[in-house]
Amino acid sequence: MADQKTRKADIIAVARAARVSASTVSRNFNHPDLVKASTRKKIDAAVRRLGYIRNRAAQTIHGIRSGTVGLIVPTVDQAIFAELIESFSEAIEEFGFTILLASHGYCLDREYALTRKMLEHRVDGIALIGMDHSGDTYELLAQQGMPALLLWNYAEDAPLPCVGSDNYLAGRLIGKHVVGLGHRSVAAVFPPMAGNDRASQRFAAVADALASAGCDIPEEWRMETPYSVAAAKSAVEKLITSESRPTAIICGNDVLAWGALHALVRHGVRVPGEISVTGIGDFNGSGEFEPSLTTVRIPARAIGSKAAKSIAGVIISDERTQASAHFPPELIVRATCGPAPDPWSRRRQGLSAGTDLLS
Amino acid sequence: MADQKTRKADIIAVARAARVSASTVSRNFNHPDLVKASTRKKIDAAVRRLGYIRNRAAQTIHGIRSGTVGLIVPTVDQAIFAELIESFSEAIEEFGFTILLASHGYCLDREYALTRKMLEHRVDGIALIGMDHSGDTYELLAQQGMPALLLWNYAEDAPLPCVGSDNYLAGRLIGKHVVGLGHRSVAAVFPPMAGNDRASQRFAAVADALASAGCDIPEEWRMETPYSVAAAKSAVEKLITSESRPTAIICGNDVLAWGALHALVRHGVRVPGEISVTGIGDFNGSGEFEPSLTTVRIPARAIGSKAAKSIAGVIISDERTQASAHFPPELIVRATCGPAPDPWSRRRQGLSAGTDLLS
DNA sequence: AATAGTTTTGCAAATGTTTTCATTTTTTTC
DNA sequence: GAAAAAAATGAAAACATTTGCAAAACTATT
Repeated sequence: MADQKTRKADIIAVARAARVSASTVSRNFNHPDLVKASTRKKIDAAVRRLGYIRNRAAQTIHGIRSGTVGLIVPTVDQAIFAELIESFSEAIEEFGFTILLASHGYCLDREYALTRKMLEHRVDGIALIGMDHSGDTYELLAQQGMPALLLWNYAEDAPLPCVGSDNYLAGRLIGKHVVGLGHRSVAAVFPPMAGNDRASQRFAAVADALASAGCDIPEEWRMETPYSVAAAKSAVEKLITSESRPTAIICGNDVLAWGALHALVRHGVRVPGEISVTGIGDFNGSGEFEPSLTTVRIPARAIGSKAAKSIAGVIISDERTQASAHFPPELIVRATCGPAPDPWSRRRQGLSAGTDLLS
Repeated sequence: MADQKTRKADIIAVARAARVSASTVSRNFNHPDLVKASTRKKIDAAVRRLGYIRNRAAQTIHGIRSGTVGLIVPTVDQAIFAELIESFSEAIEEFGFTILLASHGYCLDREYALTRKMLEHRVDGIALIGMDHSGDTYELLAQQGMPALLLWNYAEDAPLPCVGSDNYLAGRLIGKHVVGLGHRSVAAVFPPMAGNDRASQRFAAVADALASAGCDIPEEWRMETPYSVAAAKSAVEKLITSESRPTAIICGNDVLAWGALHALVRHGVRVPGEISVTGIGDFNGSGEFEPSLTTVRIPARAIGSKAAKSIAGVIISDERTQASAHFPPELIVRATCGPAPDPWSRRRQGLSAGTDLLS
């Protein structure tokens, strides 16, 4: 077996085997048109025979790009990020880059550490999720002159170029829709907002939309639950078995909405007859739910793939002007959110009409 | 600003700034106990002042580990792989490794190319999903002496160490359960089996379990659908609006089962009264579904984290004996799968009793 | 204060490539 | 068939580190 000699197959071993110099072997890889056809053959044969594999680390220290892009996410384990990662990865691969992936679990200090690590690995660019990052992280990126991109969120005044959706807008879209259907007793089920600017912007927008209709979300109807169907379901079960019920439940994202829907089905509450439900995200499957979920679409795939193109562009063409891109969220009206039941019929059902009548 | 000089901050610049030699700076990072406290201070200060970041590429060419592990998956965009990736990433990070991630979209040739690329990047180890890989890939890994691991699946006779569940067993578990409840008219909704050994093993097992009860899945009840709620839903809608109906639908995974469930709800079919449904995987949310899904649990998180530990162990301690680990699948009986309705009552409902009566 | 022992440090070689420049080989042109 | 031009190749420096070895600087011991 040639395998034995293989252990150290470097470019010099190949050169020796092909009876040429290392330079020629190198050229054969990087500028094949500069080497004679017959030599090319010899070299290719030697490469195959020795099982030689180029060492990108050795290239990288010449200032040649490493061919990697760092992607730092809060967590992979979320329907929506998975879609984002997939499309980003697919698109960035077309440019020959490979992803260096890390997740920080919503901890900004860990995010900083991970960013540093990516820098040590000499990634050619870095993408972060959202705009909420520690000052140190921003500083580090700037100081190292690293092409960087904020993914998923969009804001005009972002400290770095960003590709994503305006989450405040998304929240407003759904808030106005709910209000427009006459709902005044509204509950909110949201993921923890700490270190999660998406969630907090959405919530703020929903609250604002309600406020402009003269109502607000009472404290006991603001549920902050972990990101999971199970958590949302039990939160909503608690909600609807209590004294007074809202006429609508606005969820911070579709997964939580699924949980809410299951809770309502379980307790025989008609949706949207008695209670309406909305999500945000339009995840895979939300349209097929029975009843299908009214939500706001945030085009994860489009964002991921545009972001990849954008950052690859900066890396490859060295242009310093990286443009942001906004993918506006879009209201998707489906079946889970209908007009608020009029207080009359609600009273007949023996239900409280909600705080709006009391205040 | 020091930023200007920073552009090229290498170890020599730091050495100069701290008035020591490059060797000392290097030692300061790698064997801090070998350098005098006062010198350490000077160096640390210089490092901070210049914003120096170590270059792992330069270390790597000394045979020092790159600190990266390749993870090659068919797709990220699947509830279950996301969970796997997350736990793998979390666990491997504890050992100081970073993940180099790539997805091949169920194309084994692309998988080979990606493996090569990882090798170029000098990853310290590689994990692949499943056991279905091209011969070239296996050969490459062996020839390069790369620590490698098969993730997700388990088989005694695997060509590489593996950490995962026996998917045939998973299929048999659910098949026997369904048969045990008296079902003889069974449909199957599975993802495409090409290049997906998990799916095909599960299907084979289900078919075998049915066969051992003397029945089989008729051609027109074998639905192969893309991996999505939408596809499964429409497949099942077609299924139940046709002439004869099965009494149970066995789905290749939970996502497809969700789709099936939605289809049945939509058409007012009682689950499990009229038709039972099962999944495989026990994804997040399956237990909260209404009715809650009977399925087979495959412990993604446990697998991911064990795999990470296993491969990190091989890399770090250079032991050549990497043990496989089996996480047996576990039947989770919930609410979607009940006893088969007896033909009598079914006939009263004006439904076909299914092929079992005809054959 | 001299010696031996210990702790720190620096020098230089090594790592696996790429690239510039010079040299050699081949081809073209007259 | 010689000169000129073009194409192909090789030698050596460069890239950012680490490390073995030897020299230098301290400490402890007498």
